[in-house]
Amino acid sequence: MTRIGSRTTGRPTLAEVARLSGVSPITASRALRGISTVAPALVEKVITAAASLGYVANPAARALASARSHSVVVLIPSLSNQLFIDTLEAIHEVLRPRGMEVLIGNYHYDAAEEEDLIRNYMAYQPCGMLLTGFDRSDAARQMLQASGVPCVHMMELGDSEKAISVGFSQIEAGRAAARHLLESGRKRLAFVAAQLDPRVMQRAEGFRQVLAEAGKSAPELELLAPQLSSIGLGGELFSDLLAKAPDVDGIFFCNDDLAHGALLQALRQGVDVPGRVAMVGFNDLPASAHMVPPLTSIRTPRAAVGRGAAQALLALLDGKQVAVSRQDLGFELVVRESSC
Amino acid sequence: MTRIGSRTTGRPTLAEVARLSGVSPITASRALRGISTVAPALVEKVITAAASLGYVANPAARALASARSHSVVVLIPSLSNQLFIDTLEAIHEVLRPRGMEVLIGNYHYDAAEEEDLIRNYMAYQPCGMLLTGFDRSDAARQMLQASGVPCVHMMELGDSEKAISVGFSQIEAGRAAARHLLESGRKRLAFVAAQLDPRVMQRAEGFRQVLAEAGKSAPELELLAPQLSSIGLGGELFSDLLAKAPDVDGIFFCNDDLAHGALLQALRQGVDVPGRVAMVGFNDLPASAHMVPPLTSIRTPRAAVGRGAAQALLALLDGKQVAVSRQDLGFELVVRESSC
DNA sequence: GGGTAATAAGGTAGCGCTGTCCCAGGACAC
DNA sequence: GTGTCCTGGGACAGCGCTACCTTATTACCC
Repeated sequence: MTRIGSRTTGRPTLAEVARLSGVSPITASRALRGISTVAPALVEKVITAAASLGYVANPAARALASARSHSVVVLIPSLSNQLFIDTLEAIHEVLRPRGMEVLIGNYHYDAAEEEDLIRNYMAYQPCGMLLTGFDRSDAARQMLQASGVPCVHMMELGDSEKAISVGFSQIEAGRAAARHLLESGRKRLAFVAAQLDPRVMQRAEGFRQVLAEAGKSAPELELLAPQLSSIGLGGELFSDLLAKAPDVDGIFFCNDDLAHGALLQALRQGVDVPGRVAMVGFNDLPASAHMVPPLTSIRTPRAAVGRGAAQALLALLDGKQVAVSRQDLGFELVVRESSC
Repeated sequence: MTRIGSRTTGRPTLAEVARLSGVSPITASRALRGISTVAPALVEKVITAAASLGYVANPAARALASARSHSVVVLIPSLSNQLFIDTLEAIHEVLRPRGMEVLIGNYHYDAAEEEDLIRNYMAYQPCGMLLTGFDRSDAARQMLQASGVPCVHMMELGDSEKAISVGFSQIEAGRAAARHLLESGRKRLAFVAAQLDPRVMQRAEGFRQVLAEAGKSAPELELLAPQLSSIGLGGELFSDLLAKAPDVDGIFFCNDDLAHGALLQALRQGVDVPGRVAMVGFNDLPASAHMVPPLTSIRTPRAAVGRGAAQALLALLDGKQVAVSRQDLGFELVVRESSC
């Protein structure tokens, strides 16, 4: 029966566990939370009693009494990107076994929406937050600061010692792509991007640096589309680029979706890849290895970032000082046929 | 400063809102919850006061006092499948504006894990649950039943009047694929599947029915791989199938990932699609329209299912009897070059 | 052996809301 | 004018936990 209107939950409470194990509720609470001042014999008794009753602590009561929940808020700019799915999954894997609840906020690459999410999620008194990158509104930054909720930043590396970050250097990734294309003999290099978030722009920056160093800067070969990235858009941008600059012989795409679209478009148009133009993607999504030809891409440690960020947060909560405030997990250029 | 150890949250409380607006806390509570027994003038005063203080209700206190939270638990079998991402996103879109929190549980196509998730999430006293399909352990079913939490089932259609479902007929989808391939003149039809969840098996069933009705049953042309589906696997299964049964001239893949892998493999092997063999996918992921050749696929109303399920749940919570307990949102066969 | 210091357990009192009574006062019928 | 309803608003208590303080009990030193 639905107990609508009832004030009790019908579930076993801490008091019942305490009664069954012959201790006071506080001792039971401490035993279940693993607080060391309880005698091992009692701890065992309490745990047995809890198990036999099927007791699960009421998170609402817990949060109310301690002014701190066991929720971790994760803010990501997009769900439709496979990238963040892998990260989320890894975060769950680390936090759930530790009894943490994961609240996901998708702000659709919109600073105002992120701010709003932060304001709302603060009401849940989260015990920690995992944020994507460092780029956010001043108001958002202030709310985070004022709340005192521990934060870990994902995907980028911060410059300050205070902000904890787990990720890799987006600039270096851009540099690696450019270097690889130059080393394989390409001379007219293009950068094609959509969804111009800060990380994309950092990769662009790295790419530009290497071109400049090699005396091969070509700002006219940069295609920066503000709209959401997609396979279809990748095909269009590729066609546009080739029409505009037929001498292009190497392209770095800001993500694999665009690159996949371009590869398929090249197939349709009969453009030889890598013969006429080499392509490099970013993220190394599962499909990249199976494209025709297989796509060279920069493999990003998406799952590792999620795991690392979650673990760093747990360490913060345990009061340990996090050893490295800037955890660089690197990336890997996976060279395949599309760029040889 | 982190207020570790403090018992209060430092955030404005209902009592402060009440004081500022000159009413009692209960009246303030009622006003903010939109309970009609409060005079309009007072309601406005309370809302103004709340806004000026930046008051956001403490969900933990709320859940504790009413023995019911504002969380909705969504259980899905996989996150790595784009399919469920679209559904989740739509659910969020409907529930967040109504002040509901969405808790996501991914059970990785594992019944025991789903059961575990249900047990744990019950502690949050969710006000509703959105479930994927009907296939779950008896223990899980019993917990759901006993808890009295309103449930809506997604993706499949139930047979009972009591279980509320929003989805489409998986069997009909399988039938549609088979019918289309037969109508375009194909004679030796294969079914290729991985990740054999109940919905995949229902599509298989529909596919078989039509073949049987046309006297074209070919059980030897069914490839059922239990492992997780992926692009790579699609390619492998396609090669295997072609080697084993060179006379196959039409294939229905249980999802687009497999079909994409097969299309790419066909390109590599120089197998003419649709000349030698026609292909039909399922889900119509964004990439399908851009494949070479473009992939015929069955477009599933993923977002609509999420929206519909969330709205049905809201209706249930408002005490409205849901008009249709079985909401069939249909599907659409999108015919493209791969099957013509 | 008495004093101090640690240690283990419990008592008490909320955390911030809302369900459940209850009461005041106006509308209405007789 | 009295009784009955209804309606808007408030008092009260308690949801199930944990922070804080207090009290027993032991350990250990000089």
